[in-house]
Amino acid sequence: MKPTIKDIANKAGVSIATVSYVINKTKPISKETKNRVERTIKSLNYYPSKSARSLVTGNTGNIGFILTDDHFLRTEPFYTRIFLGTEFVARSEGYYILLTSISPDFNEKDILPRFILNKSVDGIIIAGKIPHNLIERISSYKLPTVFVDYIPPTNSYPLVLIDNIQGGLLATNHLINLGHKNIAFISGDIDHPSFSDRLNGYRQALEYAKIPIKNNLIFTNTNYHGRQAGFILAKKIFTGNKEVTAVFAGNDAMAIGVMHYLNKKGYKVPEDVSVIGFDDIEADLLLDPSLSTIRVPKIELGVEALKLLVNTLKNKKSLPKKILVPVELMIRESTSFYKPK
Amino acid sequence: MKPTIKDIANKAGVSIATVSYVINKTKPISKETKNRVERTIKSLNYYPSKSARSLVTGNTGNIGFILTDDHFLRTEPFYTRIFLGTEFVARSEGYYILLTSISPDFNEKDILPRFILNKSVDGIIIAGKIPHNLIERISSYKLPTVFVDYIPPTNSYPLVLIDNIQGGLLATNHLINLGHKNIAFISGDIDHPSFSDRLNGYRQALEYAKIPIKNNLIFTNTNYHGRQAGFILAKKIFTGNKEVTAVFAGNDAMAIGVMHYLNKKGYKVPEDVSVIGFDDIEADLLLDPSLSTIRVPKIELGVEALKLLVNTLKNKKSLPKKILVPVELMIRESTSFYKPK
DNA sequence: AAATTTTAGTTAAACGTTTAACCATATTTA
DNA sequence: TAAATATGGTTAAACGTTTAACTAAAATTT
Repeated sequence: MKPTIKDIANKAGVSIATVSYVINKTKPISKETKNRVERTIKSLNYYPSKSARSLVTGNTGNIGFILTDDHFLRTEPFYTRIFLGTEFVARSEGYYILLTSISPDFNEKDILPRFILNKSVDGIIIAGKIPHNLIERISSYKLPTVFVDYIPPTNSYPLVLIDNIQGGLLATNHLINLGHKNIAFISGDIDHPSFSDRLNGYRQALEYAKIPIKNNLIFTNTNYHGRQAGFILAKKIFTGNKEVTAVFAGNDAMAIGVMHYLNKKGYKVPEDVSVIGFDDIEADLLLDPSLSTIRVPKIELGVEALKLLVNTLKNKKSLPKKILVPVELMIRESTSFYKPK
Repeated sequence: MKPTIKDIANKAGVSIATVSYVINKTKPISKETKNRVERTIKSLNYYPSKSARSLVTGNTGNIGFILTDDHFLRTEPFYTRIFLGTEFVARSEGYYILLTSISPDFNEKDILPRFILNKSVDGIIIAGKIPHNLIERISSYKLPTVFVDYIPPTNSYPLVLIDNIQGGLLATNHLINLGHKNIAFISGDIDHPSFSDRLNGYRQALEYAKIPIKNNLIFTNTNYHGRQAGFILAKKIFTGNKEVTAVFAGNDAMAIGVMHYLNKKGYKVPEDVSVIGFDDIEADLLLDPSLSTIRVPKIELGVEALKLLVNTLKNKKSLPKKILVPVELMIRESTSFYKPK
């Protein structure tokens, strides 16, 4: 049978309180008894019961991770990698992550995640966009919460975000440095802060390089942001404007759509047109040519989020903080020097 | 403050035992009091404390999920999708999954996953290959365990496996039906049961179709099984043998390597050569042409594993069982009719 | 009608910790 | 030297459940 604190106390000839104090280092204990207790703990292979501990302290040692079903099921491992990041830190900090996904159209009648209702988490990570009413209902439980890759309407939460502006700048600068002047930008719904920030980066880079910004090279009028949308927008670009030699797509999926279009129409990438994406969905090695892109350090996002949360948990309070995780330019095969025709 | 069972008992005018019996339906209670109790539970928004419950019952309501670091970090969402599958069932069955990854060269001195040591799981899912010594050490804890996508050395465990032979058959039959006769097979280390089973399927299909099996069309002499290995083996195939019009690759990554080679050498896929893979890594839509393959239902694997485990947990015992999850032929763009040159 | 069984409920112990309150003994301070 | 403080430990209550053992009343059997 699994040994309890009582077994340790008996064998070591002390009270269970003493054992507890030794384990938690929460009261001074003489070196002698401390050693004795520690030895018997080792010898009996004793580990404290988590439930008993939780019951009395009120802490669970668990952290909840919430995201929507569609993000949960996404093929590209974006949110799963954020999850991995949290998992790593959680493990080293002695926490477990309880993951749950919820419907993107979570409504008043839906039931809250179980781990909130029966208080089996000490804090919450929310990854990606989730319904407002859920945020409100969760907030009434007063659990420390950190948002990753999403800015909630109530801006009093700690946030961990991608530096999208910087990413837009890096991507555009890369193309400019290669000699391109007619650079198209495409993205999905521009109301999404990720896309608008990436576009801002694009604008800043052009301004800085003193290249005029042409609005007819900016395509953001779609609600979709997948491969197909990229394909369609590429068609618009290249039927309307013969000058474009480079495309900066708001994400990799769209960039791939652009490449498919170009391939179909006989354009060579990167010889005729350079293409750069955003995200680094890590499928790049499957592509031929491989895709230059802005790498978003997904695991890092998770790591930072969990660090922030654990910090709050241990210090009992911490100011709302915003962490901007830097991105990185990945130069691969889909971008190259501008060659005049 | 969070209400306790005592609050419910007081407000409903019964003993706490009665409340417990109502909640757990573990003793007959009159309809009248049952209703009263249930109403006050609702009205106070009461949920039983998990720790208190665990402490007395000895059950945790958690299930451990173990895989190796390399599988955990793999870009293609293979094991993460298995995890998702377990998560879905777990949630609906009232369990939480505690995930942990371990080093692929876990040794005697390494410490076991925390959730095993402090008994915070009721059962374990092991996904993919893990070190033998870990299996042995875990087994001493007598926790119900289910293996997914891996056959452990001690074959007394419930297993959930992919039907690889069937997959090999389906893939090869597909090519045969398209009129191909010179079909190459490539894979990584043939000692891995997945690959050898897929090869067996290949053999069976050819035999059945009365097509002679040529050993010089079978390439399994590599320890690697990635895109690069596919590329290299393709080179071997197409420099040595001009008759080959179709390739069955043991996994998608290798199939993609083959396609890259063919593309580079000016062969057209599928016009000149048909290529089929195995796994369905779901990145297929990024490929042009998209890859025909054998779809492995990853989520399903997780679902079945967890169902098996929960079953064992609830019935306290269940015979070691082996579940073979069927695969599915996905016909996409990389395979087409054989055309004589 | 008496004896037995069933039903519906209560009481109290137990699960394995943490921690406030207490108590010696040894050490320091005045 | 007496009083105050520090050190190292113990005792016992508390956390919120489940459940075995018990009881009283109602229903059934003989």
